[in-house]
Amino acid sequence: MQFSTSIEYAIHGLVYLAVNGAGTATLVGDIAEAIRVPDSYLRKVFQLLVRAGLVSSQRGAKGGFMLARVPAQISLKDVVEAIDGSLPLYSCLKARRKCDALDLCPVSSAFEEARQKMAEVLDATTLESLAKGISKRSASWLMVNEGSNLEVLETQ
Amino acid sequence: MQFSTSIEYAIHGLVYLAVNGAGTATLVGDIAEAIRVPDSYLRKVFQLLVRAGLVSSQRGAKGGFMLARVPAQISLKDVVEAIDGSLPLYSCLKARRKCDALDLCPVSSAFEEARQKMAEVLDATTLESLAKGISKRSASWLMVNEGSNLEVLETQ
DNA sequence: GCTATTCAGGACATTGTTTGTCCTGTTTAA
DNA sequence: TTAAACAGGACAAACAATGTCCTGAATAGC
Repeated sequence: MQFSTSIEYAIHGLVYLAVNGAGTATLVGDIAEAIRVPDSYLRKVFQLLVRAGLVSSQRGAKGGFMLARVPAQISLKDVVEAIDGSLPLYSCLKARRKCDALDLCPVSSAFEEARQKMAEVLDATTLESLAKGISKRSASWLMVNEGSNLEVLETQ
Repeated sequence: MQFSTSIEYAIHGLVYLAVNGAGTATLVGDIAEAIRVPDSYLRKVFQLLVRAGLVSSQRGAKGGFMLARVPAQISLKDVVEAIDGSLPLYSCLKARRKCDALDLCPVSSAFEEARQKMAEVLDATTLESLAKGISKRSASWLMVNEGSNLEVLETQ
């Protein structure tokens, strides 16, 4: 039970935008190159982020992607739900047995409570806090550009 | 991001044992028929439960499976870990970028905290509480046998 | 208006994982 | 000794995730 690589790509792309993309639209190709993921696939991932309202896109020349909100208002929960949708953690989908319990089912209730606790934690972590938490030492995966605002965000 | 059907099968099988299997070894074929899942696959699932120490097995004539502990001491967390192992919820496995952050990574930290919160909830739910929470109305999927001890456990 | 650029979206291919089956071996009660 | 039952490996099938490609639509600049 792991989160998908699509979610990994989305988080890296969004943190990249939070750190490097202030104000201007950024090409998906540039993001993909920076975070080193296949760009035709990252395009798909960003389409989901646009539909979820986390990112806005502009087509045509001078187009690209930019955050639709300030980094402090985009949480990991938002990202996960944008990619995965918000499915229940557990349900007897494959069951061939008849189950008339549904929302009374104590198993589902337990997993639903677990899902909510997890969601609370992920909702408390925003792109802003992530960007601030990235020290120069650990920022290599971001392939941070010269002139990025990482130093402004830097806390350590 | 959903738990697997293997976990679903394991939970159903274990609840069945908690309700119907007191004392004696139960054939995997009987369990599979009762909870209506393929028995050659359920056998694999139960092998994992044995290895994790949740269930004990006895080979040969009069053999079968039985709970290795009382239902109050088997939690959903135990079941999930028996089947899935205890992997992190998130890690940059597919990343081609170098990441020297590892345990300093703020993304991993957030997901790790989320995993722990989820684990707490699942650890608080035991086979005993599940069996008690199953009303006659919602017990159809268990295909409860005549003479089971469901009435003893019944609370509603 | 024309053109180059860039995202949108669908179709498709590839890969990997999960689910499911089967066969042989080992253990055990009678 | 035999029949019953789990252990475990090999394999097949189904499904989901990942990745690629192509056509269409929007847009800025000329």
